[in-house]
Amino acid sequence: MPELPEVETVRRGLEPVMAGQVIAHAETRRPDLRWPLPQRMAERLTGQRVERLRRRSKYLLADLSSGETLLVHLGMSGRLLISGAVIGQFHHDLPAPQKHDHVLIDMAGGNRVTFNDARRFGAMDLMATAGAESHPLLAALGPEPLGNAFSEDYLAARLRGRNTPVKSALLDQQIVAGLGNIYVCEVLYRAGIAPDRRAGALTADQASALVPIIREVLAEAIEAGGSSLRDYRQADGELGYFQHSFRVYGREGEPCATPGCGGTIARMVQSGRSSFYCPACQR
DNA sequence: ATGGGGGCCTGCCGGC
DNA sequence: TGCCGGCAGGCCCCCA
Repeated sequence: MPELPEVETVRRGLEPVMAGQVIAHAETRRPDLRWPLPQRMAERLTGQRVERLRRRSKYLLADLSSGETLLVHLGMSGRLLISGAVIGQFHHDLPAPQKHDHVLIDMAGGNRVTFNDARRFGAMDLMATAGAESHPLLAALGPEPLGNAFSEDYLAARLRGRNTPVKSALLDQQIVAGLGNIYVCEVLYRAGIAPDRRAGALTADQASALVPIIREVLAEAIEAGGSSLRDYRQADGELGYFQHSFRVYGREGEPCATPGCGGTIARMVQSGRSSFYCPACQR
């Protein structure tokens, strides 16, 4: 569910609560999410200081004083919630765990971070911080879309010769890491490229043009997430989800927002996923 | 190697 | 009110 901007927003919201703070107590309430939780996870977290909170693609990485790194993936329905004493104005009791609250992390300062995931497509793992990038879930990831390695030449080269639809190519985490169904729809809309165009059929200029558009769409979403965090300071709650208006995603049947276009947003299914697009201005 | 489809889970929503 | 199908923003794995 959460794509790169949502995960980055979660990271920023978690930072003041976790970074530099000691985990006083951790608890797992079931043995597995998508996969089994790592052995003795609660014990390996308890007593450790969180040295740094990082993000790689849609993964959160918490480096611990033990030399291990906690990896968290939210899957489709995973949520992180903060409750406790420091965030917000008032001290109050920790709430009773709710349905699908699978992992509880209590910080020494009194805050609790709760991992809730109804569908359990999420994942957690622990690994040595040294060499964490070669973890099986991270090793094959492509470049960060907001990083320098994601260049116009790079993307054009990766799309060249590919027969797969450009939609599938941009969802391929080995080509670029962090885009999901929503932001790919938004990117292709702004680029004026139909989701079912073959990736290899784009001109070099079209492929190159995707890079700044991807950066722009993600940066705007992260900015919107930052705004939501400022509001979030008011109360306990869920991190990373924010009101964000999409131009095509979920807008089937609505008029195209492009001035003078006059088209109607349509939906097609590609590889079992919905693609929203404007048949008039995306070619 | 590449591309497509199935499967993992639960919840929600609309239609009958 | 209840049941059922369809849908959901991810990712691994298998197969042709």
